[in-house]
Amino acid sequence: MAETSTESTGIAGGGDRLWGTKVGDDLAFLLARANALSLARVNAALADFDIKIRHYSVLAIAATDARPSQRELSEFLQLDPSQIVSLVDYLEKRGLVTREPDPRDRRANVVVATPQGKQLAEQARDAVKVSEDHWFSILPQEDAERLGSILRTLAGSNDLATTR
Amino acid sequence: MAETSTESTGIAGGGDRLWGTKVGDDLAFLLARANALSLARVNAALADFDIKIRHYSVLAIAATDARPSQRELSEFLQLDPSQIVSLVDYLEKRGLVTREPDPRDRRANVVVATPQGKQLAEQARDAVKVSEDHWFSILPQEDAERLGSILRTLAGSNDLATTR
DNA sequence: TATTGTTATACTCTATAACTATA
DNA sequence: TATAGTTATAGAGTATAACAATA
Repeated sequence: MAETSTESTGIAGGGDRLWGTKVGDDLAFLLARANALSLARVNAALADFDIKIRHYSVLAIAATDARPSQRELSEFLQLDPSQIVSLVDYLEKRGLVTREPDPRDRRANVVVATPQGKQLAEQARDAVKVSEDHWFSILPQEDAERLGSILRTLAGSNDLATTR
Repeated sequence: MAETSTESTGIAGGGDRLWGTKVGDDLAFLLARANALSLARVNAALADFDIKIRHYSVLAIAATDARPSQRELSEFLQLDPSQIVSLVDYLEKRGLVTREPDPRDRRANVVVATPQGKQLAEQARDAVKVSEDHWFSILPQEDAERLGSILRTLAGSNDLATTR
């Protein structure tokens, strides 16, 4: 008795009742929540490989033929250059990537995946994909595709002009 | 010269070239990026009120007639109970919310907004909405609506069964 | 015995500034 | 003078465990 009008649904917890609140309509809120769930899933899928989402992002790009500099990674991933340093350090220690000097600019390092790095990147990508597909499977196929294109539009709109 | 094949577009930075990478197709990645941009905007909009997104969430719910317990807030906002404590502490010190004892369970506190709290919640909500609308206006109206319903589906799917 | 709110603590993430070597 | 990478450091955010009061 004397429960706060909350029913033990076992999974979603007692906060259900609050979905009726205005906050539940807020796109920023929904985005944050969806992202938190997504993040948890992806990191769980990557745990087997002892990396997290950020390492994975760096590794995945390094595994292409893009040959990104650390600066480019920093800009693309919206991370501080110093964060890239520690990510690359970690991946390099594990023998998954190497830093190669850029012949065109001796200040710059180009980050490239080793064969093992490429292999792990593929495995990790598969694991992430399985996990994601499972989650997004609760959406109609059409919605999943639409979501991608919508997010790409939003994610690509870097006009910070209005933010600052 | 000797630039790393990067063009100074002035805004988006040198990472543009990497959009071609597989990572750019990853829904989790896009979600994370869109969320980061959204977060920056919302927090910027809230800076005038000296609160951040988390305070706002708590305040906005406290400003309804839902009369949530801290536990409910913790579950709904997916934050640790101890985090709710400090958020409520801050809001309470500013006279925006009060902790009222729940007559049905003397262990529990119910968080309710004061009149000033309600007023600030409204102002903050307006500011957030303006900022959001501005951002989402780059989307076709139909997409903005669709995004809301898709995110609601995703955000509501708490079946952590597959995650843990 | 279990739960609510609280405190304390440690760990991760993020942001900033300063330094070096190159440009 | 400006830029790429690095280092150090401090702050914010997050997670965990333990405790008192109550159920």
